[in-house]
Amino acid sequence: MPSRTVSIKPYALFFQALANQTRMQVLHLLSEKGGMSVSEICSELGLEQTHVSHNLKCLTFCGLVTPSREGKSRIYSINEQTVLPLLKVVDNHLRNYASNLFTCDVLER
Amino acid sequence: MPSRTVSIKPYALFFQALANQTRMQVLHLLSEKGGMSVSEICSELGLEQTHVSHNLKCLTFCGLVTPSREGKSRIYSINEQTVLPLLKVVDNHLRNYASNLFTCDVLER
DNA sequence: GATTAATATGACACCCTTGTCATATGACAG
DNA sequence: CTGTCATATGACAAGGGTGTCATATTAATC
Repeated sequence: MPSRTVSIKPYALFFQALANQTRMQVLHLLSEKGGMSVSEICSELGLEQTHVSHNLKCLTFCGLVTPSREGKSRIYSINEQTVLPLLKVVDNHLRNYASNLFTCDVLER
Repeated sequence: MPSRTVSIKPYALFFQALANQTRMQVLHLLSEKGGMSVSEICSELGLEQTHVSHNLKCLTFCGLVTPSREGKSRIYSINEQTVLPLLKVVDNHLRNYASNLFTCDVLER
């Protein structure tokens, strides 16, 4: 029987927010270029506005980005305190322990 | 048009491996109790062997755990260098920026 | 307040991941 | 080398996430 059940679901939900190419693209972009409006993100990544907005909502919900009004636009910025160290750990991991992930489309199981 | 396309897919794949309750349970368990066999993990978490094996394969593929033979069993251990700092960052994030994830079943979007 | 620009929301179909069932492989004992 | 324990693999149905289409909201300008 489960001994000491830490609440696991929030962890899985958090990582689910990151388990998507579009959202990862947005995070990488914002971590490089700083705050950007939705339309700027769209043109930079070549994606539809609706698509980007949906994913920004998801990232916002998880506290990974924060919007701020600026006229008609909304400027989205990453949560640097989380995203930067996170990407650093993953960068290192991909290089050292998971280089196979660079040459596959789907996870094995 | 996309300016400087870092390879994004491996990041999303990596996080996909973590975006699952079963796999997160396993990682948490192993990070607390150290190396364990498949059957030990099963009885500790109350899960079926097949289910656990599938998810261990996925974690192994991503370099998050490593198996080693011990008689008929296989002992799985976490990659401490990645998993521990990762969980630390996420712990902190959930507490400070995403407490809403503790009281929801699905990501908003 | 009507118009337009910028973004958000809702709904839906497709696809992929998930857990389960059935079965295969591997290792040790006798 | 046969039987049994431990784990892995393959296949498949069900459920959930994804992108897209249509539409709503919000803010600024005239």
